[in-house]
Amino acid sequence: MTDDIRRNMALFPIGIVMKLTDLTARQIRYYEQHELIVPARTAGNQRLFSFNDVERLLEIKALIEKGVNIAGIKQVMLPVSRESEDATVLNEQTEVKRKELSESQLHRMLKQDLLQGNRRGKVSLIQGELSRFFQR
DNA sequence: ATTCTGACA
DNA sequence: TGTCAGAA
Repeated sequence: MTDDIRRNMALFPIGIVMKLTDLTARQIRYYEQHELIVPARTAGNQRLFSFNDVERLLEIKALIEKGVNIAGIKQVMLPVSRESEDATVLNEQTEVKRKELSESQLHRMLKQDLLQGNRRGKVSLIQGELSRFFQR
């Protein structure tokens, strides 16, 4: 279950998630208000999202584009598990390092997640979506 | 420079 | 949902 820990680690701030999902901060926060996602928080109250959070956001995005509203999405998507809720929050020290997560590092993680994901049923970060980050 | 919450011409 | 203000 080591991989689950990796997927639930709170890693990226909302800015990166915006680029990853093509959703606005407004939308991301709105979905959180409706408990579709429960990102972790830093000591400074900043949201930190995990791979699982990003995946859920992509699923939500797909449904929205299909014309499903929040109420409908709530019925279709299973509520976030407790394990995901208390997502491994980074301690102060790890958090400091996380501050300088470079683009290349991010891409490495995404690529790794894409591979490990397809290597099992879960299909990690919806194929077409994030593929645009490595198209070259 | 980034992100957070609350509010609404 | 966009966008702006005022505060971390």
